[in-house]
Amino acid sequence: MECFTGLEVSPRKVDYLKFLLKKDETVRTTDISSELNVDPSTTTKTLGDLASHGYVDHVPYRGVRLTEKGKEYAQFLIHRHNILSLLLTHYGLSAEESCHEVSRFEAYVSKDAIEKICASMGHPTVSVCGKIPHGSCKMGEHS
Amino acid sequence: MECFTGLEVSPRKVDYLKFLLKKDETVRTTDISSELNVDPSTTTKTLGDLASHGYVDHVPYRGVRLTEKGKEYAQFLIHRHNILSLLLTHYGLSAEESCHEVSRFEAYVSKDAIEKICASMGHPTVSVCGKIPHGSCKMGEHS
DNA sequence: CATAATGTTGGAGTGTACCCAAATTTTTTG
DNA sequence: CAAAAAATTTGGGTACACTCCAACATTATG
Repeated sequence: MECFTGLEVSPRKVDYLKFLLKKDETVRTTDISSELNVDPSTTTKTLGDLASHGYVDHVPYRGVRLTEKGKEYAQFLIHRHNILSLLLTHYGLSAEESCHEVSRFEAYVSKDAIEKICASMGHPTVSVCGKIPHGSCKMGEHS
Repeated sequence: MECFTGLEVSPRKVDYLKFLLKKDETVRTTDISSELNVDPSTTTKTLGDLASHGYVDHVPYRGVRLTEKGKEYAQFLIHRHNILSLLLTHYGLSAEESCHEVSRFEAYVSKDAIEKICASMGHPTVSVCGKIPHGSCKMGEHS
């Protein structure tokens, strides 16, 4: 699979996908809505969009979950976020600032670039090296 | 002055402002349109928008030019582009790739972050250090 | 000064993102 | 287990960014 550029999902949808991966199970519309601070109807519509592109399986009134494709994609999204955040912490930004800054533009950085940056950094085990504490990269903080 | 976050201008408008600074004189609608590959009417409308925010002075049928505020802002835009491009070249991306990649997300990187990155890099004289050849950062290539 | 070139207006379309009110479905509970 | 409560979806709108086309206005030029 893994045939994507990393630019196929809009900024906001990235948030949905990341949240869904974090939950790793069937999630309810309300959970997403309160996490992302949007009206439930907005969530329903966005979910329909993600579903139409094969990222999630959405059973009306019952819940959503990532498809295999969605899971793979979401993993890339998290990885991209982590790599970019780590990168910025090397340039004088705190973990929090990096995380916040990155969440604003990450959706526009290609998988290609991320792979090169990641390789150049020696494929850091970001969430293990401690450079980007989990706590500072929790989702939902970037609203 | 310099009281801006760097996030006030949308991606596309950044292109207009950068082009206007490059020209550094009264520019015609057609010049902009052919540079950015958009219909002249699109240019006219975008110019109206930039003018309403004080970045340019637009005299209908006669031309546009940056205001002092616009010039200052555009200088930041160029600086941001250069700093970010330079940064990416440090991570395995070629000058061309960096330039192209950066043009996709630069509009979402704050002045604050740029200042920190720039300081952390020792305030490089980007266009002089040769790391980002002028030729590879010409505007209009990012379409 | 008439025609060509240039520029602007008005109208319209796409895509993203969002909300509200009303209708529907599921869940709870008396 | 039916009625009320909670959750979800639909339908209808708003708003912003960006864009094009056709028609109209202005400016430049032969």
